[in-house]
Amino acid sequence: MGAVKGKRVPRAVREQQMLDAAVRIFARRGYRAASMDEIAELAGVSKPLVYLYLHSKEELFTACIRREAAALVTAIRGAIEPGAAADRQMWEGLNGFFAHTAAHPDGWAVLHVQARTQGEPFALEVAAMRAEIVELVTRQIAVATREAGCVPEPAGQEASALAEALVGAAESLADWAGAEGAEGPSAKETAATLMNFAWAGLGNLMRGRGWALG
Amino acid sequence: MGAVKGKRVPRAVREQQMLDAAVRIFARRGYRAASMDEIAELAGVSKPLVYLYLHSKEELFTACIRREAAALVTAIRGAIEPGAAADRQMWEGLNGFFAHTAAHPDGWAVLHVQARTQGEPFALEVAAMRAEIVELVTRQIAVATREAGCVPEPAGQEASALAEALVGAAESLADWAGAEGAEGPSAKETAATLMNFAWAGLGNLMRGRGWALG
Amino acid sequence: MGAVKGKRVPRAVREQQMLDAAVRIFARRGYRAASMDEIAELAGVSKPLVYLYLHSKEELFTACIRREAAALVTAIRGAIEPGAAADRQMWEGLNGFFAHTAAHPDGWAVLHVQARTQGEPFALEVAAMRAEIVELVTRQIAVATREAGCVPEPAGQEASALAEALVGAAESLADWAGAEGAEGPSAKETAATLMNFAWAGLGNLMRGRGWALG
Amino acid sequence: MGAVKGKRVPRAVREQQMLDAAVRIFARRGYRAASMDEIAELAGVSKPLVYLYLHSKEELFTACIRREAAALVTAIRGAIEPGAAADRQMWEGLNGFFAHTAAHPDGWAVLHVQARTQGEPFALEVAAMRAEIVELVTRQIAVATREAGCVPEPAGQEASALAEALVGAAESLADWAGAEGAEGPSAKETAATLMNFAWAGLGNLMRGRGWALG
DNA sequence: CATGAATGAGTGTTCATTCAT
DNA sequence: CATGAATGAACACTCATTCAT
Repeated sequence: MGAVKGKRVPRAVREQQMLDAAVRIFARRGYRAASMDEIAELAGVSKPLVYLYLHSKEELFTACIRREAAALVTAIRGAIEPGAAADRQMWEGLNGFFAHTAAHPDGWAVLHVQARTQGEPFALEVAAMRAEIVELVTRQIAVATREAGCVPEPAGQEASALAEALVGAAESLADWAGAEGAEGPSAKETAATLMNFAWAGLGNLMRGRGWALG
Repeated sequence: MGAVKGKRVPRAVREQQMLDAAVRIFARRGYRAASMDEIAELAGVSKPLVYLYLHSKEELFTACIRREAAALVTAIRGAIEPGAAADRQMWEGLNGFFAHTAAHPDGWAVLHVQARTQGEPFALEVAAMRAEIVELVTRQIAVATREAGCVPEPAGQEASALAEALVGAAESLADWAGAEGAEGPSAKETAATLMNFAWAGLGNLMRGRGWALG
Repeated sequence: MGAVKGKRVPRAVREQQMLDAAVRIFARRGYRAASMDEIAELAGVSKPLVYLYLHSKEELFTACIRREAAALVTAIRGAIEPGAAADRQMWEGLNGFFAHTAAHPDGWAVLHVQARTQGEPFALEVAAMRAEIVELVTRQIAVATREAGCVPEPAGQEASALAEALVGAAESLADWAGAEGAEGPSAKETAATLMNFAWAGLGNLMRGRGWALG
Repeated sequence: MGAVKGKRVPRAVREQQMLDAAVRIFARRGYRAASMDEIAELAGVSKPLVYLYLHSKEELFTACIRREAAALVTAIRGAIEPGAAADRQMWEGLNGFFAHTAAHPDGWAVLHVQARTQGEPFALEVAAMRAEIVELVTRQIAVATREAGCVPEPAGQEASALAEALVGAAESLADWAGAEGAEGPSAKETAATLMNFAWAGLGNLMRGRGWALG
């Protein structure tokens, strides 16, 4: 797959090839069903080399999770223009998120689908990344309400719950957008849908109004 | 697990005991990591009997998915009062959903966490159930907008997207509510949170207003 | 090798067949070089069955050591006539020892050659058996000196050292007798040689006389 | 291990460093469990260099056995004063043996414990050395009996058997002395114990008296 | 029906060994 | 010489599955 077999290649490069292959196999088969043989073959190397560099299936999976998590967070942060207005920043972040997950569906599957189902050590790895994103969103919401001059400012707990719901919704939408066969909605469309949705909830939050059992 | 060993028990009952055990093990270990030995032991029967009734691990897992999916859909439908107003029905449905997932965390884990990660055949099984629920919600949204006298009525696609987002958000919230250690939010609280959130989005949809890139 | 392959055989019997095979392979190849595949094949069963009954290579080896140790101790004790004179008992014990090691060279190799070289857990197992035999011999020496009216009786430490040397010499002679290609000395001859040798040392011990740097 | 990394070092020296490391690792881990990686690392050289000089694990082990065997024989021969009386020579030889094994426990372990358990080729290597020592002792015994004016001289077979037993006892005592945790008996004490023991047997041999089934 | 006996096919992992640079 | 890159072959161990009793 790309690399010509047998070529001498520096370790750093080979490691990335192995991680590429591993992410793809783990995403498609799941952690348990993925076989080191298949990963090695797809990476174009022998199995012992995979063990020499990545030490074990567990460490290999962890390395995949870490790499993909870092890439996703970097993509989101990189999409946000620091000086912009809060709503603009939220839109940019969502856009970056959906663009990245759409461009790297296997990485997203490893993070959101596979890692969370394979026991604490892996799930915690993803939970750490998720917590980082939720915190980022929480801060944006706080800024947004302040900018909008909301009085009194919503409690931190409310902003946190809203952020949690927003991230959850984004995750589900990423799955949804990625699952389509031929041509799913573009990242921008998906981001717009969610932004539309979220902004209203945010507005209600600010105005303290919501749906009530009529 | 309940059944006294050695007792003659009708097939239908035995099968349910096996499915109970299987759901529990599959939920906790995942499909691949679950062992037929452990399931048979937990069910209090011999392994060959499991094979006699359920034929294979794959069919056993499929049977678990079908049973839990049916139970969930039944719970949701059963919670909805047919004659009520659309918003009331949505609230009841959400409430039923969160109450059921909270009461049957293993079943929910099998459906939402395990089945989706183990390849097409299982994922499709769940997708079918999910499609049924999304369709149900889509219809409720359509009715709600009509009842509210919204002119022009939103296109089907918009209602569908909204339903999809709502279901996705509900799924994420069910995970979130279930993951809490000591005492997560009650089903009613969770349902209220989401209803609050969704109703606003629905309102915007009806008024054709949303957030726009300023 | 004896058992017809494929036959249903009760567990206890199969376990002995497996231990027979394992003792043979471990004796010839050593612990590390022995392969479970080879053992299973020689036992006429599949590898999983070996694991089902004996759990792991380590436990299998331990089981071999225990069985052979117990057999050896039983052989020695069984050869000794309880009421006889001390020297007679010593002769009988030696005779039993050499007869058993000659009749079961693989078992002896497992105990004396292989088990002691494969790390503490195994070596300790053998050390326990050896301690039992040394203690038995020590008691016999004490009785022998008493019967001979030796005054003053030798200290326990001296009897213990003599027993240790005697056992060591016996072990070496067992190796020697067993190593011969065609026709080594008979157990009786070997026992006589050592008895001859030991009795003199014992005599010196009793008389307090020994060789001294002239 | 001593050598500063990177220094150009003549082949003969490097080989000795490798053998030092190999003896240590083989003694502690056994032949199969020892890894070439660990040996190379302990020797402070790269693995290919080990292969360049020693060709294979098997040859490396053989080289260890030969070096340690030669050292032991040299130590024994060097301890014996050629012109001395036979009993004196025996005492010196034993003393040299116990002193050497105590000073080089790893070398002794390789010879007596590891080499004998790893199949014919290695065991034969040790057997050759052992035969040399047994022959040396046999000659000393013959001389001793002649010096003592024993008539008739014992048959060669008897002297040979006595030598064999003496060597076996010495080997066992070397293990025993080496196995002690804190402070085992000194080489001289050990040699004295065995000499004491042996001299008596020798005396009996000369006088044709022994223990007989009463 | 229930069960103990049994296995084919595969898994993750290791290691001695080679070769281009 | 020294080293990082690379692998063929094997090994311990597991599991879903079957069948005779």
